[in-house]
Amino acid sequence: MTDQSGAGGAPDELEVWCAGEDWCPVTTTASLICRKWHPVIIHRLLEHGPSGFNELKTDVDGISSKVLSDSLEDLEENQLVVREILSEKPFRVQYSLTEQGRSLEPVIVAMRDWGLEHLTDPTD
Amino acid sequence: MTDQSGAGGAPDELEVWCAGEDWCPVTTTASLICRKWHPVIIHRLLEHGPSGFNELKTDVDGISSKVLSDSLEDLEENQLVVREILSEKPFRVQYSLTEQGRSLEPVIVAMRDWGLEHLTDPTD
DNA sequence: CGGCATCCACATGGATACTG
DNA sequence: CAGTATCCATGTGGATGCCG
Repeated sequence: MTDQSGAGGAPDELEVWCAGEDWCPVTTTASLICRKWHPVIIHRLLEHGPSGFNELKTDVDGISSKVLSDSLEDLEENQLVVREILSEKPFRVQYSLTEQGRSLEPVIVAMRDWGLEHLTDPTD
Repeated sequence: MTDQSGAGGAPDELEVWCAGEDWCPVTTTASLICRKWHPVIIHRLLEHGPSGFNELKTDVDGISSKVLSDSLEDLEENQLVVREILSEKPFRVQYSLTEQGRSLEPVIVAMRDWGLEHLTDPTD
């Protein structure tokens, strides 16, 4: 990783490596995972491991076939998810995270933890 | 925080506290910050501290007045950002993060770090 | 089981212009 | 400086039904 901002440090503190630059890692990351169901889908794949379509649909809970299909396609295009055909006869596929996708775990966990600490379950 | 899933552990590991439940912290957190410019706005406020409207607009870089205005309004409604009027004569306002908003730092940092590690600056 | 086809509604974002 | 007012294009999601 080239250090173009000249800050010279590890990327774990907030610095001005973004404002005024053409490229921003926050923006770009957001463009990949900030869609209604994306974080949840990734979370479920982290949690359950490889899943079939309807399995995932059940786990995500509340998503329609179309939207799940669209979302998975988008995640696949961005190489966060891979789709594999397990069998043709009883038609079965399997969705799983790529290395890239799995590496998002800290982000998803951060979101989850924040939610657990700062939001309340309305059904409580 | 009640532990309804019965896992009994700290919330820093992935567990099945979500699938099948009515409420999901990932989904809820996502609904607050997953919009095109929200993560960047929060990031800029973390980085620069309290900012004026045009200051923020410059820092975010690429956003239109309308969208920035809309986004800030949304963040305000969700109590992540506060707007204060500094002066009327030369009209000045100041946007800053609430405690809630500041507490999102781990999430934003996680997104930033992921972007730095896994994405490439197209202008390189 | 694992979708796709359709159609629709609304959310979101963008460009431009104008104002107190 | 800090927005608002329009208007418009597209994104995104949702419901329903059908298919191999």
